Amino acid sequence: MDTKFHIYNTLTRKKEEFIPVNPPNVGMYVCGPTVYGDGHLGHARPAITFDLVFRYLMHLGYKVRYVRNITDVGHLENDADAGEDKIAKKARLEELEPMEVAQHYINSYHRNMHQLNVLDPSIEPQASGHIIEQISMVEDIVKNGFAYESEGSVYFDVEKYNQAHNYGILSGRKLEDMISNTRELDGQSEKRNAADFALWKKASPEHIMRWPSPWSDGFPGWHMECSAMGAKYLGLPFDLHGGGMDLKFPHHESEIAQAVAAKNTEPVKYWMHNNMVTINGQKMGKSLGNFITLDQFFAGDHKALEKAYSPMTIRFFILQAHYRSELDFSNEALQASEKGMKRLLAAIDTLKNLQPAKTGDVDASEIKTKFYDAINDDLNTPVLLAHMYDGVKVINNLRDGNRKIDAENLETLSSLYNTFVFNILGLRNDASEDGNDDKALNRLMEMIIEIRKDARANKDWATSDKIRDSLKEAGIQIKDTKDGAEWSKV
RNA sequence: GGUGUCGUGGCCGAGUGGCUAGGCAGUGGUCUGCAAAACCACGUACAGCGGUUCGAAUCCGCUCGACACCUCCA
Repeated sequence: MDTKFHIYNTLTRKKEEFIPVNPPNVGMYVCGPTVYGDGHLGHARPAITFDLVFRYLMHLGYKVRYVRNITDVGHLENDADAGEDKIAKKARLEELEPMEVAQHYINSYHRNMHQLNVLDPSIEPQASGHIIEQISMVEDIVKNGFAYESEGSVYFDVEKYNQAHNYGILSGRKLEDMISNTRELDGQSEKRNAADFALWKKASPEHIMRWPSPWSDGFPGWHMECSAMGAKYLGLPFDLHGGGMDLKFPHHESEIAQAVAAKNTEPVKYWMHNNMVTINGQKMGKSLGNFITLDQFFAGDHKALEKAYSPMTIRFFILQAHYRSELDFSNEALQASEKGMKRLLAAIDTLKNLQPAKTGDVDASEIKTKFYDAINDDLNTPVLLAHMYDGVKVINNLRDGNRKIDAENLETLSSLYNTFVFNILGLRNDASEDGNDDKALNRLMEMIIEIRKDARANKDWATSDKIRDSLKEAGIQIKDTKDGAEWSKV
């Protein structure tokens, strides 16, 4: 491989070669879910995108510590009210402990992630378990003069910070514009400036999630947890911070400001942001009636869905677009992906059964170079898949005897496809896993195919077709190749 | 209004200053008892209008439109 791994750094707005701060160790932090609702596509995209980053960095030989947090304190419902957060609200409405609400959705998030074949992170810290660290970091910021206390709450002094540093370095915003564009909101009298954000918030009497602090019984501001937990588990500066583009401002911008204000260091070397997901060209929202959870996708249980889509179809579909492009879900597009993925996976099965020739005309190292060039170019999975499909043609031609391959190239090609498809892209061949490994079923199918073969030899097409049609109803497809019949689960 | 990202063939989706990815769908063909699968062949698309250039879909400007964030919802 002669190309180096390059990623697009939001901070510099260009592609940069990835060079870790302390090789061979890599620290990466990704904003995880706020656990107060079922998992949906908006959760799947960043999870899969950064799962790919995680997998590829490990493939390159790095020792990766991947931290993905769980936000179980909840973001403020809005800036104007006294500060009830989303989880507390849900808990109050359902008469549950906030931690019951959080645990319920943590469990369902984990289940969805495993279905999507997303690897577990190395550490999955919860905000509620790191209140002490967050308070300590707020104290540092206060001590350094970039925050002030007001009515039991603590606010980050954005204007003062901006005089010494640059608030807007990540998002490209200018403080003057932000101030001039801010409308008047109620309950902001505690802040000196509308752009200031809460580091610690005093809890109103009805707020059930609260912790003691030097300032008040309350809860941490919504950017604090990532700053505190990233610093604790990865040290500053660490290599990679990821998340959705919607988090760029104000969340990530404020994380940078907090780290600089508290520790006087830029916290992160490379910032990566995945783009958003739309459904039929519209953004997904509960109010728009196109809000589809992952469970609904997997079960086909939503009026907008023509059928169920397997977790692997969703994963493959997400990988078919570049992570920085907007991605639009539609039944048509999903079904196209499903078929395409099946063809790719079928070719890998074919690859297993290929026999090498003494000499051949297939150069596997050429294909290998193309694969690595694509993924090294800011994880260009659509181009990678395009090259994979070129290889699928080669594989099918080998099977049909139109081309020959020698043993060495066959070995290279085979390990290349298995590595990329299963280890790096993280796809799973559901059909062969729960189907072809079943010994009893295999024996049974051998027998049925033998019977059908006899029928065909006798030109008993009625029996032959009956077997084929019945099996199809049972979810098994027969393909008559010139080397005999093959079967697979549909 | 501000900031950012975009507008590519029927659908999805890469990419590049001249050699015109890929998937799905479609058409014709090969194979087959039929079917499926597979293979072969076929589509000169790049929002609009100007400009730069020998040459632009790719660079610049303007116009129109979309999406995200700043404000809800995730």
